[in-house]
Amino acid sequence: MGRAPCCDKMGLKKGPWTPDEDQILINYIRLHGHSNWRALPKLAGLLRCGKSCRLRWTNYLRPDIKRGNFTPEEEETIIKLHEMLGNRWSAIAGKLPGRTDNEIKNVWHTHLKKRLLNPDQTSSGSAEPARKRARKSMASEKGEAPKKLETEHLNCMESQDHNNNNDNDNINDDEDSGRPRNQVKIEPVSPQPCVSTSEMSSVTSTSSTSASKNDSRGKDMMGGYFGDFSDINDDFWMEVLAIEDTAMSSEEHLPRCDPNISSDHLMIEPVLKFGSEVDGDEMDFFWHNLLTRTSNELPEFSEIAL
DNA sequence: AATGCTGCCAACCGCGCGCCA
DNA sequence: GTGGCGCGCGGTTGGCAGCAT
Repeated sequence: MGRAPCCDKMGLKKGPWTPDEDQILINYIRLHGHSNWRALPKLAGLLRCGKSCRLRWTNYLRPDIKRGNFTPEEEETIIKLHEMLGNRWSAIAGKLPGRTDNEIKNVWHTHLKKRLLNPDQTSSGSAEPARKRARKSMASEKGEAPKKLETEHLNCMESQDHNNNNDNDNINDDEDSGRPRNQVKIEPVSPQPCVSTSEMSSVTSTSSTSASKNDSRGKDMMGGYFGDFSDINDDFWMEVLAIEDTAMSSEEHLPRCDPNISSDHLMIEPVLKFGSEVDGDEMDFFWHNLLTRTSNELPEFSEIAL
């Protein structure tokens, strides 16, 4: 079987996503879903290959992605599942709603593998190098974000405006290709709500997330899109999602729980009927709820909600 | 203050699988 | 049954941030 090339690479952009691109992708998926990734970039007016769009969406833009430090329970779960499943990251991610395979893979390679090699390091706390942990906690204690992200925030707030009105005519950052990430123009950012890897069908809420993930990065990236979200915790997201959930009926949306995994970082998976199985109205309904709810709590958000 | 080093993570790459004509 | 196509997965890498020297 011949393999079709991933995409026509000519003229397609690579590298970090800009907030503009993110917004275009979000808006498009909001309205049309993502039944065909290959065609999506063209239809949405993105100079990316479908694969890149899919990756960006599943790993970063999905509204149900849970960001932040992994809790000790989550880490234990990953370790156990890895013992059982090996490097089947997507399968592991399926058991940790809100976490993506990519994220889990990264955590495994950066923390957990080392911890297993060096059993002295026990909890998630010690899994992370002291140096880095110190820096994170400092940032969150001070309520400040890393510099780069502050810049992103501003840029994003800017870009948000002109993105709202025309989804498709602001992709002229082609010239950005090849620019080192750090050379500020518009830097990539991402919203930080929570969800599961597979098919965005699950929603997680763990208060542990907010606890461990005062992670300045997560917080700030949210701000990148929507303003300062520091006041929004996971309860907020759960509420939003709960609203969505109640709008849908019964059984198929009942939480799916994995008995093997402790309840506190588990896995309530109200199926959001998102993504490919979602029709435009449901999608809109979700976003409408999300945005309007947010705008109640944060006035800045109302602009977007409209 | 400057430079080097390390850790981390977003994104890319290539392959395998499943679906469909 | 075969081949084309698209998607998803796992491995790898580029480059930034922050710490150490």
